[in-house]
Amino acid sequence: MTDQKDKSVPTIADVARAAGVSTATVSRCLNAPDRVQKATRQQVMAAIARLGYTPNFGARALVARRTNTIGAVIPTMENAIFARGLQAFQETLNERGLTLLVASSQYRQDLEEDQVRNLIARGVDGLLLIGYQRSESIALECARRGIHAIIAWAFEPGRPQPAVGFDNSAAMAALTREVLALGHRQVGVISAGTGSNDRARKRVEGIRAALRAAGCAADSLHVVETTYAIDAGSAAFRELMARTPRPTAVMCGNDVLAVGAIRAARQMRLRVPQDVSITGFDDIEIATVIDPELTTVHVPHREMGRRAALALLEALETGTPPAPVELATDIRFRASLGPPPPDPRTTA
Amino acid sequence: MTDQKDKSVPTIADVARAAGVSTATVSRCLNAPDRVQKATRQQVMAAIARLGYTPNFGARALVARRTNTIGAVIPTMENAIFARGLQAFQETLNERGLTLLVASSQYRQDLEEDQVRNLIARGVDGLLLIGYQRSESIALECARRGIHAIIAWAFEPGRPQPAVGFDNSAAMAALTREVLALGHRQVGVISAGTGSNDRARKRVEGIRAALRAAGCAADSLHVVETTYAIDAGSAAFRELMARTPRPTAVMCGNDVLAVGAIRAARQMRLRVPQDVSITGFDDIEIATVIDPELTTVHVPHREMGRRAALALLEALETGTPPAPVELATDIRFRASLGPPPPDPRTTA
DNA sequence: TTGGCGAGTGTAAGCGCTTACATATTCCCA
DNA sequence: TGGGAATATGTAAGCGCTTACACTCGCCAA
Repeated sequence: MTDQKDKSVPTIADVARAAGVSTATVSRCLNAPDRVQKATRQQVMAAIARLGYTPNFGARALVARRTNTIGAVIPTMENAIFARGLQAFQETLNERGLTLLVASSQYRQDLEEDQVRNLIARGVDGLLLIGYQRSESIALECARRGIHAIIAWAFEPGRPQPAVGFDNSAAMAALTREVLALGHRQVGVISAGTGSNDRARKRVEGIRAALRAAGCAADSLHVVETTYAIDAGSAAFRELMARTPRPTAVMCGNDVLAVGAIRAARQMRLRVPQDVSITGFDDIEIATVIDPELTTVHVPHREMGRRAALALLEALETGTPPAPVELATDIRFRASLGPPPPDPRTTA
Repeated sequence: MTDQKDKSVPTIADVARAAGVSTATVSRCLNAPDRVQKATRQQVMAAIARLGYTPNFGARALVARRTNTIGAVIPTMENAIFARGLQAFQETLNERGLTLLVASSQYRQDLEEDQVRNLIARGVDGLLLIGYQRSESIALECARRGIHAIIAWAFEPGRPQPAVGFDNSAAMAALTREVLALGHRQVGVISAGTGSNDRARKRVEGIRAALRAAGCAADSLHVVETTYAIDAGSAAFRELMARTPRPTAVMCGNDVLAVGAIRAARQMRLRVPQDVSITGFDDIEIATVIDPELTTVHVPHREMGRRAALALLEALETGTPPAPVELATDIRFRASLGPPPPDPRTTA
């Protein structure tokens, strides 16, 4: 089938023949133009253009042992959480002549591992990964091949791995303190599954830590784990509202869940924040589009992407792993967070 | 730097030696396991596992002339428009053992062309492209290499190119008729740049056609072109509201713009739909999260992605380009669309 | 004049893999 | 019991490219 391929895709040998030079000269024109005389080079370039020649990437990678390609494995492309940071990552890479290959793991550790292997087999020179949690065989494999892997969207003090991120636990603890300061004592939490998602786990830990520090009883915290989707956020919110005592504030593991919670509140005719407060995490665009606008933890996505790219670039050049970088987050106070209702109606 | 690479990345020869067989047998274990005896295979597999061997993708592609990889170039990853369809596309591909490589073009034709060439050089077996509009050299190049390219997110009757999409113009015309039926006569439009985006252009054309069919004067249509972003939608909405006569309905080229428009309306203390109606296109998740919920054209994203994958798969197998497929869209009536205000206040 | 040098170019050896073909082994039936 | 088919495995060519090394040539200092 489609055997017209046969002779119509030009190789470097075709170009060499057409230009009356050797394949080495053609190769040099492409990779080190200043090492060939101008007249020769022009002839070669003309032949390349005439034939529509494109170097075969696989062959090139096979011998050059460098692909100028970076791989990234993100949990999902379906929501905007990683989009902006990844965009900045890609832009910075492109400026330096590198290409980005993206794969998604659907928040599944086994799939992430597959995708990483796949990218490595494709010869990526470096890797961007989300969070710390993964089988350690991946790190071993990278080390063996001399591939630098950098972690983003997370930073845990004391961890030696190269990372450009923020302290999920501390950021969420800070937000929790604000919630408590307003007088809330019954706090509900909607989180992504904490089993295989260390960012989600750290965020919940941050909430627990802040509650503990404030002397709140552990049983005043209601946690619902669910998947990262708007509908899931809505369902989880309903579940929390059915509990006794009913939470006066619902803190969500990210903005997507929070938006689902707000929608559910609207459908339940609960006023936000008069009847119940809702908070998010990430500060993606949707946070200022929803009514009421969402109080959330702002994450410097673009800066994170850019700095992760720079760190990786540097690692590639120097051969030494970059030092971890902690980025600051801050809280964006918007309408969805307020004091608890005066009558605490602790029973639904 | 990192020259530990040297002997520590195992090749097929290392595996062969470790298992006491030839490289051909190792290769067969991987590519046609039933052509080697069970005992031999087990030894080979054990050696592979012990050494942590991964076939080098470039070398494999070089000789096999097939990569089992499909490339997709989408305009942007930043918003959710393409996310769901692409996800379905990928899932269907994965089920069949193919890998997806995604690149983004930022809605720029020159970048799209670069990305396509890049993907082709990487040896993709097939391509998913958005919309019809691009330099024809791309089609030529694909034909020469026997690469099947399939168009999605658009379907134009009479066009021969393989496509799985919907009729942007007809869909928008249908929505426009509903707007007109409610009594609106002053219609504003917020569109993405129509210069290099044929879907955006067709949508605006659909609106014009419906207005013309209803006997509306051409000057009752106010079009603002902007970029695909929530903020841009907000700004464009403000601009439209400043015009005289002021539109009673604002039709947006997609949901992202519409959401920006709704936010701007809220900030301007305009009630939607009592003071002004707003419609979208795409029916992404945000449409049911915004308040008021958005009346929009529902696009079967997942089905489109799945069917595009199936069409491509079939093309790969049979070698013949698949016939174009038109998918139906329908209108989701929600709160953002209502009759025009009784007092038309045609002046701001 | 001669030797040496540098610049420009060519020759050819692989990179890691698949696969056509050759070879070895087994098994069945005449 | 022998011949040939069927099965299992090995040998080696070559995919398209880069690059070490060899070669040629013109130039200048000795």
